[in-house]
Parts: sequence; C-alpha cells; structure tokens
Amino acid sequence: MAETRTRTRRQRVEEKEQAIIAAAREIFQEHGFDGARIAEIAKLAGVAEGTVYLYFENKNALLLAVAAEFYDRLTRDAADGIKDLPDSTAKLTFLARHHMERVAAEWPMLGIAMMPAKVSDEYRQTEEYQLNRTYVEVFDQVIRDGVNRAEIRADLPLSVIRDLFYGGLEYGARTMRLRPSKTDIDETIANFMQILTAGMFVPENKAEVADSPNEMKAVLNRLEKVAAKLETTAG
Amino acid sequence: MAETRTRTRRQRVEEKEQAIIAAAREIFQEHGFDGARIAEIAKLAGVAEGTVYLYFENKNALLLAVAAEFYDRLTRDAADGIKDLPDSTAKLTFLARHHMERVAAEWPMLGIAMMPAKVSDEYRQTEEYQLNRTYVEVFDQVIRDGVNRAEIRADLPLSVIRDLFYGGLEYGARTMRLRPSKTDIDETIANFMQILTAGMFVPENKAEVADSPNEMKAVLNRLEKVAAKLETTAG
DNA sequence: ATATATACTGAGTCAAGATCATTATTCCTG
DNA sequence: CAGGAATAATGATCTTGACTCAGTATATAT
Repeated sequence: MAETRTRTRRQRVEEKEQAIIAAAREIFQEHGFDGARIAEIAKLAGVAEGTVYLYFENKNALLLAVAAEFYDRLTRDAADGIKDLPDSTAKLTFLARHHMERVAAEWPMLGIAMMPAKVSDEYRQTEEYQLNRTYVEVFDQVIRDGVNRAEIRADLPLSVIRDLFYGGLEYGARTMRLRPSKTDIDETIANFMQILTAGMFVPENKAEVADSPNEMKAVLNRLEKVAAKLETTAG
Repeated sequence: MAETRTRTRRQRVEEKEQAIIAAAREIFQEHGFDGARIAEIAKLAGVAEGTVYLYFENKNALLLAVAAEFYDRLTRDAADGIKDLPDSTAKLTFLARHHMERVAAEWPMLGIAMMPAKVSDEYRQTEEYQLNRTYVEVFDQVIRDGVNRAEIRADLPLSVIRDLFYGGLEYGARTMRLRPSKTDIDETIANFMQILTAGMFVPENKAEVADSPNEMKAVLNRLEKVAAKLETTAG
C-alpha cells in the first residue's frame, strides 16, 4: 500500500531528524553553541555532515529545534504544575521553582543563543520569540487571575512584574550555579517570593497595624471607664 | 633624554591601543560581537590586521578591553550619583535608572559576550567577573547601609536582592528596547521600585488597617450608646 | 527489471580569526 | 651622523569550521 510505505518513509525521516536533534542537544549541552562542531553532531547522530543540512538550514536552525523541544516541555510542565494549586502565591512559587530548576540545568546552552543580539522589530516575528511568548503566557495568566481575585495589585504593568520575575530567576539561577554549595534552591525561592510579594523594605504599614490595637485599647479603656462610671452612677 | 623618548614611545603605543579599542567599540556596537570583523576594526583604527594581535591576544580580549572601559565609566558614575542622596529609596532608584539607561544603550554588544557560557569555578577568576563585582559592590554597599539604617529588611540574603534587582533591570531594558514607543523609563523604574520596596501583592495588612476604622466605629457606636444611656439614666 | 525520484555522502569552497616571516621605524652608540 | 640593534607593523599565508554540491546509493512505482 502506498500509504503504509509513505508513512514508514516519513517515520524513517522523522527518526533521523530526532536523532540529529538529540545529538545536537547533547553536543550543545557539552560545548555550548559556538563550541559545538556540526561534524561532531553528525557523527553522534550517525549521519554525514551534509545530511544535517538536509534537515536543518543551518546551525542556528538546529539550535532552534533543540530549543523548541525544551520550551515545549517547559511550557507543558508549567501549565500542568499550577493546574490544581489554590492561589497566586502557590502558583507563582511553583512557577519560580520550576523555572529555576530547568534554567539551571539546561539554559546555559540555550539562553545566550536565544537572546537576540540585535533587538529589532523583526525579533517579534521569530520563532524564538513565539516559543518564549507561549511559555510566558502561563505566567501572565496567573498574574491576571491574581489581579481579578484581588490578590495581586492591579496598578502594576504586567510586563514589569514579568521582567522582575524571570530576570530575577535567571540571575538567581546563575548565582546558584556559581556557588552550588552555598545556595539552597528552596530557601532561595522562598526569599525571592518574599520580596516579590511583600517587598524588601521594612514595612511601615506594619507599624500602623501594630499601633491600631493600641488605639483600640485606648478606646476600650475609655469605654470601660465610662461603663464603670455608669455602673457607679446607676448604682 | 631617554625618559622623554620612552614616554613618547609609550604614549604612541597607548594612543594606538586606544584607537583600536575605540574602533572595536564602534564596530561591536554596530554589528555585535560575532558580526564584527577584525579586518574592519583594523581598517577603522588605521592599522594592519596583524597589528591588532600585537595589542590584543584575540577577539575576546579586545571585547574585554571595550567592556573594561564601559564598566569603569558605569561604576564611577554609579558611585558619584548616589553620593549625596539621602536614603535607600533614592539611592536605589538612581542606581536602577542609571543601570537601565546604560544597559539599554550599550549592553547589547557586551551583555551576551560577558555572560559565561560555561559557568565554572574558573569564571570567578576572570576579569569579566572582577569588573562586574566591582560595579555591583556599589549596589551591595547601598543595601548594607539600608539594613543598618533599618530601612531594608535584614532577613534577606544580599545575593537574592541583587539578582532580582539586576536581573529585573536587564529584562526590563530588553522590553524597553522591544517596545520603545510603549514604555516610559521613569514610569517603568517607578513600578519596578514599587514592587521591590512594597511587594506586588495587595497588602493584607492594609486590609486590616482599612477595616480597623470600621471596628473603631463599632466601638465608638457602642460608646455613644452607653454615653447616651448614661446621660438618660443620670438625667 | 528498470526508470525515476528521493535520500545521502564527503570532498571541496569560502570566510574569518589567527600566525609569522618579512619589512619599516625608532632609538642608541661610537 | 652612520649603522646596527631593538621594537613595531605589515599582509600573505595558514587554519578552522560552517556550508555546498556533484556524484552515489537507496527506495518506489510501473
């Protein structure tokens, strides 16, 4: 049957494509983008150097294929992970930990090459941008939800929140990689969330709150005295 | 005099070095690191291609020289700028704006290449790392001061604060470059500082504060009634 | 079985960073 | 100030690695 044959052919082709992507991931991971040799990727995938170029236009397209798989997993796991969590704090904490773990493990090979050197209008039409957008949409939705539920302040632009979140996490991941011994991921995430949710400044409002019971007490005192007086007078 | 001659020779050499660095800065700025051709840099500096390699070991070392100048200015201006500012908020706001402006203007050519692809122990011994450390020390000192003055919470690790600050700013700068029309730097910095200082969550404490007048009113109501009763009874 | 289309190969091309034998300049000394 | 030593500069040449393409192998269809 023509169809069966076509399918097996396609399967063969796809298997080879997967083999090349898998080899590329490994080599990129080991040597970084610039350090990776197409020759080595081809060898590991079990094909000739020229064959790589039948499947991918150039080295960048190959990186992009690796990145696309990475982002797909990342996005799916992020969406799955927050599905059943009750509130904004839980969801954001999960997303933070999830992102930092993955970034720390695999980003080094991706992050740099995924960042546009020339930031131009064109960038928004690249697949890199779209992959990132889809992933970040999970986060954006959590924030929008949080705002609707009045858990998150509505007066802050989403982009600023997002940049702080992911920028902070990326730098944090780098710090963790630099000092793996001195940093604990759970503690780091906790501190990170602390700042984002409650701020890094000594809360002046707390002072007001602390005072108000005193005021209340003062009023109650006055009330007691009046009551006492009432009793006395009435008595 | 030997000394004069030596000095003029040294001057000539340093002038040439400066010419090469200046040319490199311009070409890197225009084409990015990978896109820059040593040949073009040499031509712009008015020397032969081989001469560049008499002054700098390789292309990376040349970038590093450009980066060193950039960091020197950046660090000096940061330190100068906060000198006479009264409190942590003012200092951090200045540092944030200063960093974002400079980064948005010149980072594209530096940022990527300055990030270590292979994060290793060696990185801490690189000049890149040292340049960054010196710069960031200005920030660190502001935070330490803020903690001492009880303006900033003492329970947060400096590294987490720092990563959030600079990571957030870098991502923010990128956003600004992507949508130059839609973003205003002052507004962005204001929002950025809002979150870092006060948090992004609707302060629950505020809710208590907002409620407490109600409770207060209830108490006052009761007081009024008791007072009225007292008047009636006494009257 | 053979023709045609599809897939694959690896030697060869090219561009750009880096090298180095040669040439030019500066400086010192007799 | 001549000439030689030290220093500086040059650009043709080398090297490396991404990418191409003419030729070969494999699969498919009739």
